[in-house]
Amino acid sequence: MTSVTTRDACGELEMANGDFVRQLLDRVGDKWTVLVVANLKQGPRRYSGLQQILPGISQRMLTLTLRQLGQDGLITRTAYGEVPPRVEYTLTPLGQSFLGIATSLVEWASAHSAEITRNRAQASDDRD
Amino acid sequence: MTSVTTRDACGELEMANGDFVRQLLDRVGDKWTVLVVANLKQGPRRYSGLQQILPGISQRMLTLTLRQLGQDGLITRTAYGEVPPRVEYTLTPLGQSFLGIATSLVEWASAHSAEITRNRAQASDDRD
DNA sequence: CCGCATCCTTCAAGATACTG
DNA sequence: CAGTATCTTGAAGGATGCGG
Repeated sequence: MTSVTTRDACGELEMANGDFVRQLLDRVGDKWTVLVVANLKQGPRRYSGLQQILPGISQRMLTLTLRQLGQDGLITRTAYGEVPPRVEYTLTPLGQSFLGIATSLVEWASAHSAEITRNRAQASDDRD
Repeated sequence: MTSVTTRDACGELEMANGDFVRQLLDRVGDKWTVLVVANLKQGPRRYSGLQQILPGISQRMLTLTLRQLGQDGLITRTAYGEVPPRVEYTLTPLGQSFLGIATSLVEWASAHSAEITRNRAQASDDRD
């Protein structure tokens, strides 16, 4: 315990690094981060490759997402000095680690989707 | 495999139930869901109790968050016919399961916060 | 005490056009 | 090919006042 402003108003989840937790949650929640990381699972990909594979991402969002992932050290950017230009993005070990927890989230969602659907139907029945 | 529109453009993460995955990711990313669930960990809580404990949540957001969690079946709402009114919210087993993955996210964030901070510092150095 | 309804602000993300 | 630079918008979230 290295004495970081331990304002624990919130169970144990926000013990320390409340800001980091918030940031990670935001990343997970934003529209493209998880999908981009997922598509780097099987190896390096080029900018245009990602753009083709991701359903309807704009250049702007792809660039922003990649930049952020790069700054956080989840991916590396490699530009080859060629004409025409070629840039590849690759998961770092940290990125693969992130992909791990993201995957567990996705698996949880899949595992419980039926149950949640039932619950929602039930709720709307009760309303009537 | 029960034949759900398997549009897999996105690695394996979006195989089926792409919508559910998206929804879960959104929930995780929104501002209060995870915190509310976290604060129900140690037992039932009242509306006003949650409001006191959560740092700066508005009534509106608390109500919306609780309602959504209720519809999805992650929490139950119990109103006691008393004066003054008393309402308790409790995690369901499904909710506890959700808390499990949320906790693993938080732990990942804590475990790698230092590394990510270093990466960001490095990135801003390289920029100069 | 426990909410609902309304208005308002802010910001993530899309559309579009242009550059090295 | 791999971005950057603006403009715009939709929805999330905050503030506030009222109702059962």
